[in-house]
Amino acid sequence: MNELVISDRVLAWFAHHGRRGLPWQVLRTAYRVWVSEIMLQQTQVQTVLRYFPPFVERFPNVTALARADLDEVLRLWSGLGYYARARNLHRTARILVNEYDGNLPLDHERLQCLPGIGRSTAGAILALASDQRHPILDGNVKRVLCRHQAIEGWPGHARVTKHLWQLADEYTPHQHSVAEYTQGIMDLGSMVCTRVRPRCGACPLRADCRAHAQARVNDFPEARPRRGLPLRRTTFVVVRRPDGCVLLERRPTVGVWGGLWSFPECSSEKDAKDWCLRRFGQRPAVSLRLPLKRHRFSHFHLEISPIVLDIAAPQRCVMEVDSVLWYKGGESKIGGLPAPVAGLLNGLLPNS
DNA sequence: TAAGCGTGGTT
DNA sequence: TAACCAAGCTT
Repeated sequence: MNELVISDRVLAWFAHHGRRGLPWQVLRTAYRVWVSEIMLQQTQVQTVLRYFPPFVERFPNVTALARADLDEVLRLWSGLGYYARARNLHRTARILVNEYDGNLPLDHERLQCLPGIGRSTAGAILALASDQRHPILDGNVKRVLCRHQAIEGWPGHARVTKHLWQLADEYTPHQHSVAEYTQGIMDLGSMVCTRVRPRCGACPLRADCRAHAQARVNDFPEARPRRGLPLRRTTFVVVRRPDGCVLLERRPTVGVWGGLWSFPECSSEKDAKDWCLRRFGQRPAVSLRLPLKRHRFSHFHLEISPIVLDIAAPQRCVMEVDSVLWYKGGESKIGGLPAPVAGLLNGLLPNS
């Protein structure tokens, strides 16, 4: 088997050990492959399995997605993270309806012009849904290539990335079975050529793997250069009315949790009380400090001080003004909530 | 070019 | 625990 070219060895391995039966593999339309590829960006399969079925059930095709409100799309995306993906998915669906008769263009250049679709996602859509010959380069493929060719340097470095794309292209079969090879090389990376303790004994590429030959499998791929993560502190102001409704506001599109609903933020507890006084003309009757919550983001740590301000003035139960609303669990068609905000709400709302 | 973008799994 | 990473893309 080792005299076979790489793609044939991957295909043979895939035929016996490949991963099958994932929801986007069973009913493999271009739309479902697209949605799954977007969800799978920087996100593990196990996580996507919880989000993909409800999403495609509510939005079974491009038209359904394009017709929906962005808020509803974000609601089904809540907790998945990287919310720009959801905004781009929605925006692209509307472009497809307006310019492509509701279909994804099965064209490498045109796909990459659509929001949220880069080179790898375009390649994956075309390879998996259309069997066209285009390489992909995700984390799994990078790891396989880095080890097989003993590539030095961090894969995120531009020079290394360029090299990896070249290799990914060379490894892709020219004549047939591009879809299966693409699935196979990813499965190989996720099931055999794993980040820690790879199962080299089960690898069809072991015979000519340079990292294995040098007994340096653990040296590849090189880790990202380290930086200390800065700590940001913020205060979540939970303004609560006597009926239990809390004030939420839509966050700006840019920045963390863009376009999602969250609590107003202040720089300190004192600022929060001053802000409450200015906004509602009263000092809160009760102020309750909740435990600090630390959150880890890719580029910083966030320390949240949640403070609950109970105000006395009765106001209309449902106030929806563009980007501000009083929220009481359940009945409202609330848009997307960041996971930490959803967690806080669960502990605060009376009927949840 | 490199920083910014979320959350959960793993060690 | 804290660091690292995951079916990357955008600006």
